[in-house]
Amino acid sequence: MNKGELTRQRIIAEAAPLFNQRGYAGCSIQDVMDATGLEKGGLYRHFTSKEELAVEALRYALANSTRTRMENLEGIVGAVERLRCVIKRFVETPSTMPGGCPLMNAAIDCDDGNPMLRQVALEAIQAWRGRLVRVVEEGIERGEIRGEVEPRRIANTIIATLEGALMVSRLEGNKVAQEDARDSLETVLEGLAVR
Amino acid sequence: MNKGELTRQRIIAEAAPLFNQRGYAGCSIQDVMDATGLEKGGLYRHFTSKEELAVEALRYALANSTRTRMENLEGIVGAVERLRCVIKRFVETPSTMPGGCPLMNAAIDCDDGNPMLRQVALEAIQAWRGRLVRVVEEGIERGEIRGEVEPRRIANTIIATLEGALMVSRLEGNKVAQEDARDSLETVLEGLAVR
DNA sequence: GGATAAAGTGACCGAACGGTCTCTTTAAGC
DNA sequence: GCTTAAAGAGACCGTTCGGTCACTTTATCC
Repeated sequence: MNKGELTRQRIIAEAAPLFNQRGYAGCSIQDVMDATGLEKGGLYRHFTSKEELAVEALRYALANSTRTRMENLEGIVGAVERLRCVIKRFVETPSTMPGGCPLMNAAIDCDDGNPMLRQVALEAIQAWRGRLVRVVEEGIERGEIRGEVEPRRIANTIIATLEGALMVSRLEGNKVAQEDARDSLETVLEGLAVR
Repeated sequence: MNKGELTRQRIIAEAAPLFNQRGYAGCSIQDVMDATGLEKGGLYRHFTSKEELAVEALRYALANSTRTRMENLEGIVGAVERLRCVIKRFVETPSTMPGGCPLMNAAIDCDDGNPMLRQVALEAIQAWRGRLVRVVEEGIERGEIRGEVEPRRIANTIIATLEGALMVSRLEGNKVAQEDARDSLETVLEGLAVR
């Protein structure tokens, strides 16, 4: 990788937490300049606009959090156990990206505006749900999960509960809401298994 | 109410949806001027700063959404039925305040910044949970809900799931996530009742 | 209805905004 | 090591930002 591309990647990596913490409107080019040590001309050589930079930063942040959430899941045996692991990780593992979940932040930040950011967030949520749906479907195929269970409903419930609980936890400054959510989701999971 | 106070209230009411949709940094004084038809001097007669205006607007938006969510609950008999009604309303009743749930928007908007807005959001979430906790506690006292149930856990779960699902639904532009969340919460509620 | 206080106007302030462009510095290919 | 293209610096652009203030207009009260 040549120097230009290297710098570009560094800018994205250093801008991502800023946009994630402050939002699109709340993070200025000056903030990115301060964080990267680059001057304005140096930045705009790699990105045509603030929006393009924000989109790349969001992609980076989303990839980052998705990785820590979903990696090494193949090692866990059993669909229910996999879902349990996803929930456990989400609650216990502190995000590497400062500012909370990039998906939720972006969703709230742009739900009435910026179509580009919106699209990226939309794809991310669909990808995440898709993976959870697959886990449930495989569980049904293997006879671990009851056939009447709707995979999409379970996936949406897990995502919604985890994300909502994270919002509450971050606001309150403790993990109580997240732990409560985990406990309730455990109960939901127990209801999935074949008796 | 004299003219000054009347104008102040009007400004708050018209600024609230703007801040709710665009966030604190994303909503300018010019936006509020356009919405209210007032000039800058007219606005700053009633508020010392943008922050004070935003705080009042948030209070207004929160009071607004809380009212539509929790009013007339006394008429419903049975704790579980009351919780069911809360969930049903949240999913079915479109928010009167454009831009989604003010609580979630504010929580995400200010979780890494503005302490004033943060405090208002924090109080709102605690008040909301307090009411749900009370409903569960009363249900236990009356023998409708099992004694082992933790009221706080149920309240946190309902809030987290509803808020998270709303986020997903708004991003996707349909109510699927909210309906899935409602169905799952129904199952959770069924598990509360005394057999 | 006239006096007086309250409400609203709009020009103005310095700072910060996103973005451009010329020029210097540095890396890359031979 | 020299050439040339890529990378970065930083002054500058017009606009918008939050906020102030002297002044005009409008309610309010006797």
